[in-house]
Amino acid sequence: MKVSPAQAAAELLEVVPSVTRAVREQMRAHRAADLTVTQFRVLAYLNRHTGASLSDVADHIGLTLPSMSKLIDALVARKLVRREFDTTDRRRVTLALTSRGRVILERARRATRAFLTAQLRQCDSIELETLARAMQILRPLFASRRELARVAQRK
Amino acid sequence: MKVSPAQAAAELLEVVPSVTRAVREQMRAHRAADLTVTQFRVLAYLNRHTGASLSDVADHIGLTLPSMSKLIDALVARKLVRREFDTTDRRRVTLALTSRGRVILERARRATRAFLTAQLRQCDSIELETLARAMQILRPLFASRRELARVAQRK
DNA sequence: TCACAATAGTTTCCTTTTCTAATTATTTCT
DNA sequence: AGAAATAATTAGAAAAGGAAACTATTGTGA
Repeated sequence: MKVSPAQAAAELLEVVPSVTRAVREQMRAHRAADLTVTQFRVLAYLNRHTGASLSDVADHIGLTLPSMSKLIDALVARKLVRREFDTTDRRRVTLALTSRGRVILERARRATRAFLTAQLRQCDSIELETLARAMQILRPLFASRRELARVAQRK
Repeated sequence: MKVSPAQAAAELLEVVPSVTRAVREQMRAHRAADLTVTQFRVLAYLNRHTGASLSDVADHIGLTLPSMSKLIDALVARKLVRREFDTTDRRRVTLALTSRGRVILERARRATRAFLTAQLRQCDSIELETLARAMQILRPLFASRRELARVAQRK
């Protein structure tokens, strides 16, 4: 099977949104911890990147700063996220999950993962490996600019 | 590499949204034919399923009927979609792309595919094949209920 | 066959999400 | 110091999406 980049792109463009749709639908239906998909992704990001700034999160999720600011407002009001001011650069805001936030994230993650896992149980082990490999390939290709910059900086 | 369904699920849950985000961002940035991702998906679906009903589309995209009705309104107003009444069942609405719709879809598709293709050029041919295979695996797992019913019916 | 249930869409109204523009506060650059 | 740049917030408006109620049509069971 010989696949061109264009062909692979077309496939991605067709299949990826349907996965997203299924996940979103599932989260809505089961009200997984009362989180929207976007909120869920924010919590997950903050879990991996404690102390991220508002811009970091906005950039990674793909929202404007004002939108993210309000989204964070809501999460802070629900005591899932802590918002602090950076001591060295007082313009910056530093975000982190509260312990409650970690609990809620874990709960939502379990629910969503359970849904996906159920779907994936139809796959044999070779297919699962293919999927995992594919995700490894995609991951670095679609990291956000800011994230790439961060990784580059670390060197 | 031995992968459990749960592991694969976790990977999917992390990577898929970042692909979606990149595509969405790209479409917004380049104002690809002034289509939102959802509108784009609707056009693509109608291209593949000429004469689909409103419910078909709503179900596939994952919107409620009212929302889809409004979305189609906009596309009809822009003369991208034709809305006709089914002669055998006059409750049903039959949707199809206009020739203008096909042109716009193709333009948007080219732009988005070009973006994805550019990203995927970093992959070697083995990786591309892995990606294509992965999409083949995912496709049937996340098809909508109505679509599954339709496929089952054809037998 | 006729009343009733079911199906397909639409309309109305409301909430939520997200955007743009303007504003504040802070830091960096010259 | 003063100007430009950066980080975040606020204000105001638009857009997306959903629930409920409504219309029109078709199917069904007594």
